[in-house]
Amino acid sequence: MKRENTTIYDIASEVGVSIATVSRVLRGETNVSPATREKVQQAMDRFNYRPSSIARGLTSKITHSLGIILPKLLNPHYAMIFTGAQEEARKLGYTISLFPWSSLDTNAYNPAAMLIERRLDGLIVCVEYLPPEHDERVLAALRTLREYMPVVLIGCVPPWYDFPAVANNNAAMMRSIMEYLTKMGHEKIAFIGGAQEDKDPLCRDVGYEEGLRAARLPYTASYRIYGKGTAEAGKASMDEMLDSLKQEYWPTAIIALNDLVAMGCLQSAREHGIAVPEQMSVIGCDDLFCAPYLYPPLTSINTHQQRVGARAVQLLISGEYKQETVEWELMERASCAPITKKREE
Amino acid sequence: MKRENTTIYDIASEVGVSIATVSRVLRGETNVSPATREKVQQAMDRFNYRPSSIARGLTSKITHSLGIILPKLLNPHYAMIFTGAQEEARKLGYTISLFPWSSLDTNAYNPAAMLIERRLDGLIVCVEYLPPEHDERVLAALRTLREYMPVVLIGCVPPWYDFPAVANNNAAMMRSIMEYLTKMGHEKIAFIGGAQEDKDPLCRDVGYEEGLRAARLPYTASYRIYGKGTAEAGKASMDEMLDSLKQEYWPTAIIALNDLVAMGCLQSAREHGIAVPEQMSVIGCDDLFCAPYLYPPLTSINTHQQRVGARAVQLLISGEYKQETVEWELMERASCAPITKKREE
DNA sequence: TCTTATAATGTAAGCGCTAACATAAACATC
DNA sequence: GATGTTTATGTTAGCGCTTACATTATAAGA
Repeated sequence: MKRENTTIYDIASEVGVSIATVSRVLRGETNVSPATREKVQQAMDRFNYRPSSIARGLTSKITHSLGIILPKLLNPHYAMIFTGAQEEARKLGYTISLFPWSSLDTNAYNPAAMLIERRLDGLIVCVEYLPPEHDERVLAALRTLREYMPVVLIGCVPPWYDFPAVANNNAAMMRSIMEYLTKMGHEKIAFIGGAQEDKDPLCRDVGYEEGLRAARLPYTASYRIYGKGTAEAGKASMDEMLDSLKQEYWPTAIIALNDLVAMGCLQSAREHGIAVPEQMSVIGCDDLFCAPYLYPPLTSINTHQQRVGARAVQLLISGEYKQETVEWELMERASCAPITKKREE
Repeated sequence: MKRENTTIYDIASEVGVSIATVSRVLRGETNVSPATREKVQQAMDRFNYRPSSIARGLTSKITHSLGIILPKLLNPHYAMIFTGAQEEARKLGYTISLFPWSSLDTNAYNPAAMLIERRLDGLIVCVEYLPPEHDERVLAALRTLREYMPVVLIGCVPPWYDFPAVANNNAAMMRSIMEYLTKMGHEKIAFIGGAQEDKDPLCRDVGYEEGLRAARLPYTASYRIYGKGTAEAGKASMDEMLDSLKQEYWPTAIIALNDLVAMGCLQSAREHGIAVPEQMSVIGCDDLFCAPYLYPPLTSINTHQQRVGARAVQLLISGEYKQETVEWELMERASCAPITKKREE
């Protein structure tokens, strides 16, 4: 193992040129005579020469490596973001590595030692579902990190964060779903959301409320539930809502924060003997791979998270300062139906 | 942005010692007087000094970065492996980055240029579900890579691969599932498997056949299906099997290669009007997060993929040469039931 | 007190590249 | 043919560390 790596010197002495010339063909500079270039190229091939990205990074200050901070990859939502980012990074010749949330949430003057030591060329941070109490500390950590490397944010980015960012327009998305449901005749529509109250004006619950207003429907506190954004939490929230409400007040449609929550809702509905979509429509968000295989197949919104990840990488590398939005797509499946069906029964 | 990074020289001149001494406290060497160590430490804190892992890597030849090659992260099975590996790597002070399968499957003398240029300290390669025709080329690529860095394999590793490895004992796992099902009275048990025929003696289908023999059940070719290991493929395989068989020959139990396939089977059963588990039991493998939320909740095997990933990292870093196995756990849920139920109807 | 082992620190040579600068060769220009 | 330009190549000083080796200060042994 670990054969002695050939260096730029080996190539240079083999061809009989200086290392600068070898470096020039390595970097694709134009001011090298075709003949020399060819000879160097061939020697490189012959020796199976691979320049050390470490050494290149040390001198050029460009490491061609990026970082991404995500809550957890086990949630397919984040796996999609990561995949999108990874593929784009690779295309552009970059390597990307994952850092956990804890990298940000550190004490005092030690934010993300590892992050800084790596001399990354850029960092993507997903700030979705930020617990409000952490908000300030996280923002401070982000500002510190920015002194060392460009930072692009993704997810549910509050507008007062002065960072380039790419996200879905969650509010608009939710408004359009509300329209979808109200057009189907639904009037009792519940929203089973994420952790935070209303600190974040970009979040999905805002669109829910706007949709309510647009349809001239009353806001009903017991239809707006907060949870943890997981399947377990979704089920618990739904259980609690159903159990605390008389059956006649049960909503006829549920908007789940994401597909995970929707899975929990479906389960809860099943256990309460509620037929979906006949008695109750359920709509999720993110369009996870399993959505079509749930029972009933879950109507969901494809939020193109891979594109979010890819775009973030592009912004990072191009250095543009933008706050961008990625489009979404409604995936109609069997879990939503017009209200009329219900009346027939 | 990009404040000028403080270097070992800054610290040295601040404290009034040589850079060697600073380097010594950086590396935690013991032969430094407590007084000097303290002074250096404080200067480092004061300057918020972070050593450049790039420079350290260049001299020490240890980059503290690993690579992992996985088919695709969107499949939660691989996301679990990655997560396990990532967390373990981080604990040990390593960074890990993902490389796509295409890194291996390259032409001639250019296997994974990026992989080698990065001067990784080690590489994990997941060789699961290897299409047989690629087998040789992949093995060759692995052997080449091994000249540059330690390699540990995970997944379904053929025994003739002379690499350290960690995997599930798929054959034993399947045998035990077969026992589980036969004890429930099932005799017509189908296996909906992965892509390859029988090239790999460790794979799950081997256990299936052994289980058949152990229970003195006949081998029925039409019960052993090959597919692509995805939900779509699972559904297609199952559809095909059911449609080609008279109803009386329909299996009473299905073993799916993984939960993805099982999801497809569940769907297919539903469309064929088969009640699960009353008329047909279905068992998956991998225990994905969505398994409990399928209908019916899917009985599956938790194969502890995170542990697989973590163990692989440990082997890589410790340098041990071992071929290890990770235990599994049956997660009983509602999709499997004794055959007796069926007769009652 | 003088050696000799030991602990603490310093010196300097790389690691494998990049990049600024210097030089040499080739070509125009008048 | 002398001079200025352009093009191709060489020289060299880092980048920010580690590490072998040298040196000095300190303690121990005779």
